[in-house]
Amino acid sequence: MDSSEYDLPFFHRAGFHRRACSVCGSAFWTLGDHDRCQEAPCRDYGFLGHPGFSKPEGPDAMRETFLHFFEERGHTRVRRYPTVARWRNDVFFTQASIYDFQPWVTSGAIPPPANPLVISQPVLRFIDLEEVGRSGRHFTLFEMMAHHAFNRPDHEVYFKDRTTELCHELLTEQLGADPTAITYKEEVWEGGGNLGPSLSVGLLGLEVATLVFMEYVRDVDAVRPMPLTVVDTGYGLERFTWMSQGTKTAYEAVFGAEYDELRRTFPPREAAILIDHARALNFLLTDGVVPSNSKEGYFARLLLRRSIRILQRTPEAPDLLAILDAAGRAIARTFPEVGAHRDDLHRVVSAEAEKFAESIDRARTTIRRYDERLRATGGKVTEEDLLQWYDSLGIPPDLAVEELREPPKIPDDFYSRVAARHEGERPTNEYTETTKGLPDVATGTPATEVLYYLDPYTLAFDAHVVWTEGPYVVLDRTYFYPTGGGQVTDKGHLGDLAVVDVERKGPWVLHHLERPSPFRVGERVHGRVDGPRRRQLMQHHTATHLLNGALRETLGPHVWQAGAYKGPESARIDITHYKPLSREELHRVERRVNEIVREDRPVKSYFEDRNQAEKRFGFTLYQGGAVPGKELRIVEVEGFDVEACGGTHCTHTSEVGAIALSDVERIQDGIVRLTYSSGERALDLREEHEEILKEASRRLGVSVAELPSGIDRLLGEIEASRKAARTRRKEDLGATASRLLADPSVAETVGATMIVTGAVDRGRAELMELSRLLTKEKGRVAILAGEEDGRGVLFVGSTSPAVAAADVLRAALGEFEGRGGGNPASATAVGEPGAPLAHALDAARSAARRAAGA
RNA sequence: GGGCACGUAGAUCAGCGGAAGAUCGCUGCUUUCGCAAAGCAGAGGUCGGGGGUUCAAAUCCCCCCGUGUCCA
Repeated sequence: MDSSEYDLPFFHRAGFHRRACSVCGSAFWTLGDHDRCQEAPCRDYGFLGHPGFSKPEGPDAMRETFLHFFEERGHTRVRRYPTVARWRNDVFFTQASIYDFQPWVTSGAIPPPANPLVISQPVLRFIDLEEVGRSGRHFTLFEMMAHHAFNRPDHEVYFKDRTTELCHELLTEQLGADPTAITYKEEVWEGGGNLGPSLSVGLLGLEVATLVFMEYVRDVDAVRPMPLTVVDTGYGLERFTWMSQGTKTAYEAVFGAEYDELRRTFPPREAAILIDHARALNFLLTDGVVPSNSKEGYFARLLLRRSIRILQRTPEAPDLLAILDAAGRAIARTFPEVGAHRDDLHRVVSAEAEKFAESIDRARTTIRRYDERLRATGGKVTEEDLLQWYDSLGIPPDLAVEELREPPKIPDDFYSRVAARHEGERPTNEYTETTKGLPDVATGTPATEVLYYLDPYTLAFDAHVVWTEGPYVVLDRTYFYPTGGGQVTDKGHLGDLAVVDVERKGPWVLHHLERPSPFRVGERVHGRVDGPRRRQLMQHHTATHLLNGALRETLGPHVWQAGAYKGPESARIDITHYKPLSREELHRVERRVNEIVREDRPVKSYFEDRNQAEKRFGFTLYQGGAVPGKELRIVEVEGFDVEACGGTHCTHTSEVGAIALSDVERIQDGIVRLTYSSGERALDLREEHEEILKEASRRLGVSVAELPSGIDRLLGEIEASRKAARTRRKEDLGATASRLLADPSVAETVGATMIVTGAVDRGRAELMELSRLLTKEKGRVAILAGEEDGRGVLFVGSTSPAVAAADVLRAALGEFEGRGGGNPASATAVGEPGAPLAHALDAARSAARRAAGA
């Protein structure tokens, strides 16, 4: 990055000078006389015991100070976004305030909710998990305070100069930091294909803020300026609070009384971990994460299980729920939604605690058994075993050590060795462009006016072609709904040509025709949307909202939509839930949702200012994933369910007709999928099921009502006949056995051994059974010849200690080109097709006689 | 999303190429006025499903399904 990028007029106006850090070598700007930048590790903390700000403040006051400062300077305050970044598929969590506005706002597709804006966004960074409680300043969840400005060529808000000036004014005039104590270090920021200069703000050894200026796009071969530049700042609320108080660690300053309370029972590190995790969990669970074994759920599980282990190791430890509640109450002062559903949160946490207890129980028996076996063989449990147990069974190493008689030492680098085991695994979580494969629409093409939003019933319309290429057509206005929000595309016709697909790209709707477009730009075309298809899609979409509402009502507010699909045949919704749905719960959901259908409630779709809508309806609006615009399209089922949604909906619930659940499955830990249909399809489905029932009852010859008992009877009969067949075969074999034993030409006694030699017309499995019967008593040898698939089979069974079956068999192999083997108790061989067994039997008998000591 | 482990009797698991096992639970008998307990006897298994290798597969290989767990 060219050094002129950092040469701001503000620095010159205010009298800054540029230096190079004698430790890290980076260039920085300062008013003071520093030979190094004022951040760790280049210098030590200088504020412990000597706060760097003039007034000590807790996090609530500090946040308010920050937000208010920027509000007074023309910024609009924006509420936090969820900590789970459902609107992105490349990350699980909101890891910075700018994530709220990626990709749509930063790409220019959608205007920001306000410009400039100020926000305090709770963000999660699991990278720092191991550092929590150790460094004194790391958190898994922290609040990133930020002011953002989005500059378009025609509308410049502010950029580097003003940003830096605001930051400096905040630190010095508002918070009372010594102006000469601050350094602005020059850095380069790069991420998501964008890059730009950034300034890292150091004060008394602490990096308190980063000012990032997204300015360029990195292409394959070059760096180009972005059409839209973005001011992306990040001020750590926790660090500001800490700076203002100068306590020993950030935890004391940030968590105050809750931390002190835990310190009465726990050492500093454990106390910090517990309160940090409790805070992160409150946000995660409130925002709809259910603990599970993959994706975002795993992080919730990790935090919970880490906390539980600490509590288990500590005598007289407080209850986990009590710690969560204390943290939750503190958060709720600012974010009331976090405190709103304690009971439900308790249920989710308790369910997870139970699962963990079960897992630990299993672990204990596994370890004990393994230990015993090893002790019997003189082996010892190794470090490698500990790693393997943790990785594949989830056994914490400290727990394993508790259970073992001679435990190995837990290696200091245990967790990095676990990580090493996972090296080379390539997660495929790349951000996938949904508009991939679509052609680029010429810049300057007017945006498509989308008419389906407010009027889903009009299906025929006239419009003008504003752009076209190959089979793609963009119109100035359209009623065609493009694939999106889980609802599949409309179909229909433009003129005489079929529309096979409709997709949205930025501000345009692209109609994909069956053939290259014959239309010219400016031409007027007539559009017709396939009515029955659209109607079914609408019914399925509205049904999805109703079901989501009914599920939340029935199962609890931890239920969030984790995915959905609305097709013309059926629809499905994936919800977060911590256990399988019982039949009774399903029944209740289905009844409730159809009750709502019958009540014929109005379904209203309208646009509303984002902040206002959030205030009225809360965070659960974002079931399908937040669209970060200034205005939200709200779909409101009166008195029942409200969601931000771009889909086409019925205007009254009765239009949905009926909702029939057809399938429920657990698609992954913590996620349940319900499949259903509504309207015509629901009726079709019911008819189909009825037909199946009738057909089944006809075939079984009983009434529909008697089907279950009829099936039971049938199953009973099958079982009985199977048993009878088995008994008959046994009797048969028993008779054969008696016959053989009674025949002096086949049964002979040699010393203490009785040898039975015979040929029967049976296969391998039956020879074995027969041998079993013949050698029930000790000291017997059975040599049996049979046939299977045209090949001779020779079976030898022995309960005589003197006669080894395998030896006997081996002596006979050559006589019938047999291949096989066995052990002292039993041996089998199969010969080539057509090879006679007579000689083999003789050979085997001779061998058995010899072994028996004749 | 990926790695690893695990699916065997109603339950918990052992067996890891040669004749499907243990413990608890269940049924019956003995003992008892009866119960518990004990002893004896017995029932209960397509060894998750499907392919392959082999004379022979619960066991080895491949694919699927399910569960657990770790990592992102």
